[in-house]
Amino acid sequence: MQPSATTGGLNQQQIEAVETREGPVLVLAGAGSGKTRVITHRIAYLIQEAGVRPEQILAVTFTNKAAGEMKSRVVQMLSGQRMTGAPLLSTFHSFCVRVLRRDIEAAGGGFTRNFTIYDDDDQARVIRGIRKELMIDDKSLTDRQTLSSISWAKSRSISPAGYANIGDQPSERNEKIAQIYKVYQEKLELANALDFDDLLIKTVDLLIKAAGVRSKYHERFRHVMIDEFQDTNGIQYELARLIVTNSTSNERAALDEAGLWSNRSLFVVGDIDQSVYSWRGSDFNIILGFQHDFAGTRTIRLEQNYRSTQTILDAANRIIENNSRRLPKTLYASEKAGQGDKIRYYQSYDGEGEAMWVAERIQESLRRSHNARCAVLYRANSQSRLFEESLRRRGVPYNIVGGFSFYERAEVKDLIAYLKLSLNPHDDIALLRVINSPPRGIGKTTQEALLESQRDLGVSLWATIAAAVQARTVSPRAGRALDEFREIIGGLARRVESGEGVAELVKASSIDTGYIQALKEENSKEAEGRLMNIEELVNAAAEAERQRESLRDFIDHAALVADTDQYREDARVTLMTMHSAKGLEFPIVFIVGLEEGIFPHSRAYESEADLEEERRLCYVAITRAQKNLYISHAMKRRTFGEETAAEPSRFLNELPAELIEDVSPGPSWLKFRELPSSYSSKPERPAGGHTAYRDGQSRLKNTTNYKGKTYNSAESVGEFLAGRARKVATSSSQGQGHQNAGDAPGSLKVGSRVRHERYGQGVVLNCEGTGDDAKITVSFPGFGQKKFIAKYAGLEKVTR
DNA sequence: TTTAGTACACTTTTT
DNA sequence: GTGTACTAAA
Repeated sequence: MQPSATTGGLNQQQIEAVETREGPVLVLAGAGSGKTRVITHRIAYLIQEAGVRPEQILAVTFTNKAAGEMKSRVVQMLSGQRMTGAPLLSTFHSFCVRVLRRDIEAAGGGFTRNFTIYDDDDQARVIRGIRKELMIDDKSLTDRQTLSSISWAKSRSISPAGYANIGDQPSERNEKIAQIYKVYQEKLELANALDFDDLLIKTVDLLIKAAGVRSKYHERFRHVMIDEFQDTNGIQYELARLIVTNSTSNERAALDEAGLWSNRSLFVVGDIDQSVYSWRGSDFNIILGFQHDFAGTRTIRLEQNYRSTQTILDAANRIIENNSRRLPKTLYASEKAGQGDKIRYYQSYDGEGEAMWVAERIQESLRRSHNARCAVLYRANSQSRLFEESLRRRGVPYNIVGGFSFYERAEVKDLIAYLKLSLNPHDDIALLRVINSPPRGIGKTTQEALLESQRDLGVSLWATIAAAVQARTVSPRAGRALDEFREIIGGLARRVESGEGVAELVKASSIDTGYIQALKEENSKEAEGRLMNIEELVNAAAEAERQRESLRDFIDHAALVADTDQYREDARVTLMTMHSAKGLEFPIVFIVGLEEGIFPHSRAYESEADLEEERRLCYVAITRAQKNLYISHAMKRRTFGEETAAEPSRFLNELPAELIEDVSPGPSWLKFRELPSSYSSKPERPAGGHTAYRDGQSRLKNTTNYKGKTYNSAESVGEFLAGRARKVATSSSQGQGHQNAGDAPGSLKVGSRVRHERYGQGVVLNCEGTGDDAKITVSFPGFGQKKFIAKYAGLEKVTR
């Protein structure tokens, strides 16, 4: 037996984190600093050495995948140990489902524990229905936009009425959204359905209203841990706080109660620089406020990186330095990792060329090493296609995460809808989904009539159908068809009640409903694929049954699995978005499509905060790499079939040349960037017409038609620095100790404009020291960052 | 009522 | 290039 099974191989800070048994603990953990290790070790430590009962531990993650991985690691660490219970490792959402399935009725309100979960597809259908009903056909207001507005409002506890009054003046748009929002909530309640936001909101609601339930969880979970804490939103934080403090007031005084922290802890681990989900309501200010919210918080920093080479970390550090809203931190490579290879950069003529290059490099790496693992990371799922094609052409097997997941396939969703109905017939969305699939004579007219009378009755569609059949308000033929449908659902419900197994029930949902029959008769290749998917679903059900899951569990699982959960660790080549890659690591990483508008995404242009989030995403992507990092971009790209010139991403410009090896054939944008030239004090942007890039000479003559601000225009850099200066001032007054860049009094200040005889106008990014010997870093549009010693540089101050 | 064909809008990231 | 929504014909 080792001296300490639970802290062996950990560094000082990690050990401190693991061994802190009580109180609020905030771990600021950089990428690759052994975050997961710390959490798993701490769980093991609490159980083995602090005498904590396993079931008193709750560890929350953001993906099922992370929870599963943590679970298996903990099990491994505790193997041989006789355990009375097991720690609960789960996502926020599945934790909430668990709580609500038990106790939702205690919250009052119309929901029963038999509720259905609506995923975003279901949500979109609800919205579509409402828009039809309210006759809102505004093309500038898409379902998705409406949905995200509603979600935004919900996660901030804004009611429909409140939403209408949001903003400075009443807007027609907001009123429309508010109107849809109101009906949306009514529809969900009628259907006994909760969407993802509701799962969290209802749980918080329950814990606030039902003191008994709250105490129960407070007593049970004495040690709560939250992974990826920077991704928590206000409601999730509230949830954790309710469980830990058992208090509904946010008063700090309540937390100081004697004995609260005795044999109790709240242990959160996060990294502001990896906060990339603000669009989903997450708010990294929660991390910043944690110490304030919880008196006596112990803060531990992990900056030692165990994953990547120094080159990769340098790149990551340099990128993230450009953000103003952060707690400064620098990652250090372990000695073992060393400096490593330079980052390889490739500029291709078009998107296809980029994909071919990537596929070639992957094939090369796989040949060279038998256990090489590569990842291709892109900003948006739609970028995957080209890479899939190029890899397929070369016969390289790959695993793709995201896009169309198994549980999103129509036939799978159909069968699940049948099963949902057998448990909760009032689920209108499920009912509409399958009422006529396979076709059974309940067409548009009948459905429309049903929806019409539903409006008068104000009950679920299921109840409406019963009433319609009874009152004979539909044609006899439709009536017979509806009866048949009711019989199908009723039959399934009886099977459920008689306790049949999950696999048996899934089979029944495909046979009794005529679904399989219809597909077989279709006799097409497509139908064959669907049949195979159904078979796959039955297999999944059999597996669930083996795990002693109920039908309910099985359906919940189908609703809550994320795309990231498709990730297979053993795959040699993985294609996925940068978001999905968070928390993972690969020896070889390709970051592709480094182009303005794609990455950073054009939607982020509107605000500096959004751009910083893109930059954090870039930081996340870079830090996934262990040994080799490849970055690439194309000069033109087809979108829809339309060819468009692409401008290199600003993030490329933020990488220092000494970390990069340019492997592009011929002249590249990067070489141009580094090229000292005196022909322009008002440099041309190299990103103009793509044709210019076929040879260097015409490129140099090429002038850009680019207008407006760019990332490295003097204006935007100046603006950015002004923002940073503000931030620095406020954070240091709060004692957060940002190392301020020393200003040379009276001479050059950070943010001031200077002219260089060679590079033209630029903006001072950093000053080290003062006077003539000061080291000055300047960013020049089109040339990147340059460092000078003040007295030799001959910089001329520019005043506007 | 069903189905086949055509126009069209759309592309961030996800529990 | 792709999935969905609408329209016309069987």
